[in-house]
Amino acid sequence: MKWDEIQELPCSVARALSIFGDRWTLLILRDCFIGIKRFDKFQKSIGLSRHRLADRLTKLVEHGVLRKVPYQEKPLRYEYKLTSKGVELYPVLMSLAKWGDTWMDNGDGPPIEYMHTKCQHKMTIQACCSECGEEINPKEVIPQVGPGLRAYADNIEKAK
Amino acid sequence: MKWDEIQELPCSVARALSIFGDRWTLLILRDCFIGIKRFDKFQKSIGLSRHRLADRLTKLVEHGVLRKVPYQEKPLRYEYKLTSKGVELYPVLMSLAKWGDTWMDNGDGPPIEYMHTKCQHKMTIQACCSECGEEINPKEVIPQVGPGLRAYADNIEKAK
DNA sequence: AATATAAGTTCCATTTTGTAACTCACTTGA
DNA sequence: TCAAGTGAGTTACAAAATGGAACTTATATT
Repeated sequence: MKWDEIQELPCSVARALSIFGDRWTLLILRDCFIGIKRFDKFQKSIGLSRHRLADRLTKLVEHGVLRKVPYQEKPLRYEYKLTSKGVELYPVLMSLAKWGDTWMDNGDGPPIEYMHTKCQHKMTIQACCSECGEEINPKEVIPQVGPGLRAYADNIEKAK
Repeated sequence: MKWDEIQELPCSVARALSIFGDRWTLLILRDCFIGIKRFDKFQKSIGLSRHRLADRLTKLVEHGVLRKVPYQEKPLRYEYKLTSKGVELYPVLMSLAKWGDTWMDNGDGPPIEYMHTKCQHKMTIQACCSECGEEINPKEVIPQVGPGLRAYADNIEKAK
C-alpha cells in the first residue's frame, strides 16, 4: 500500500497519521505549542532542512491545522499559527511527551515540566473517561463497530 | 539534522518520535490494541510491505514496546505482544483516534466507538489534570524548564 | 508429491530526505 | 550608496528509506 492511500481507510488513527505520520510534523506542532511561529525559528529549533520544513508547513496549512497570518507588509511575511483543529492536537502531543518522560528518560528527569494555572500544581496529563471521569484503563475499554465503519463496508458491498 | 540524531535531543516528544515517527509504527500499535499479534495479520490489516513490517516489529521489540512470545514449537513461531511500555501508549493512540474522529470524519461518523465497561457508557478520551482532575485547556498549562533540560544544558557548558 | 501456512529475506525500482547553494525583496549600518 | 544582513523560501543532486514481487525455510495437510 502506498502512503497516500492511507487517508481513505476507515480508521481515524490512519487518517490522522496521513497528516502527522512522518518524521517532523509533530515536532513542528510541538514548537507551535511552545509559541514558535516563524519559518526560521522552526528551522533552527528543529534542525530539519528548509526544504522539508516548507513542505510540511504547506501541508499543515492545506489541512487546516495551521494558518498563515501576515505579520508585516514590506516585504510581505507570514507566520504560522495553530487553528482550533491544530490546538486540539494538544492531548496527542502531551501524551507523547508524558510517555517520553516515563520511558525515554536518560536518568536526568523530564526536560520540561508543566504547571496547571487552574490548580497551581505541577501536573501531567491523565486520560479520563468523558462520561464518568475515571482514569482510563485500556482493558476497560471495548471498541465497537461504529457508523463510519458500517458505511464503509456497505460501500464496498455495493461496489461488487 | 539526520533522523537518528533526534533521539538525543532534550525533548520527550522528539525521543518518543524517534521510535514512532514514521509512516507505519503507530498503525502497528493500533493493531496490537485491537488484539492482532501475528506477522501475517499485521500485514493484511495494515497493507505495508512484509519487509517494512519485519523492520518495524524488530525495532519495537528492541525498544521494549513489544515482546516476542512463542506460540508454537514446530516450526517455532512467535507472536508480538505489548509490554507495559507499549500499553502506556494507549492515550497517544486514543487521542489520535479522537482527533481523527473529530476532524477527519468524512460525514459517516466514527469508524469505531468505545464502551467504558466501568460506567457502561459510550465514551471518548478526555485529557485531565493529574492533580485537580479538571479537563485540560492548553492555555492553562505553562511549560517550565525541568531537570532533564538543565542537565543537558550543563553538559553542553562543560563540553566547551 | 503437490499445495498450504507462517514468518521472514532478498533484489531492485521508485520515493522521500538531507545538504548546500541560490533567489528575491526588502532593511540596516558605514 | 554600497555592502552585508534578514526572512522565507526554491533548486539541484546525492543518499537513504520505501514498496512490490519473488524467494526461502520449516512444517502440516491432502
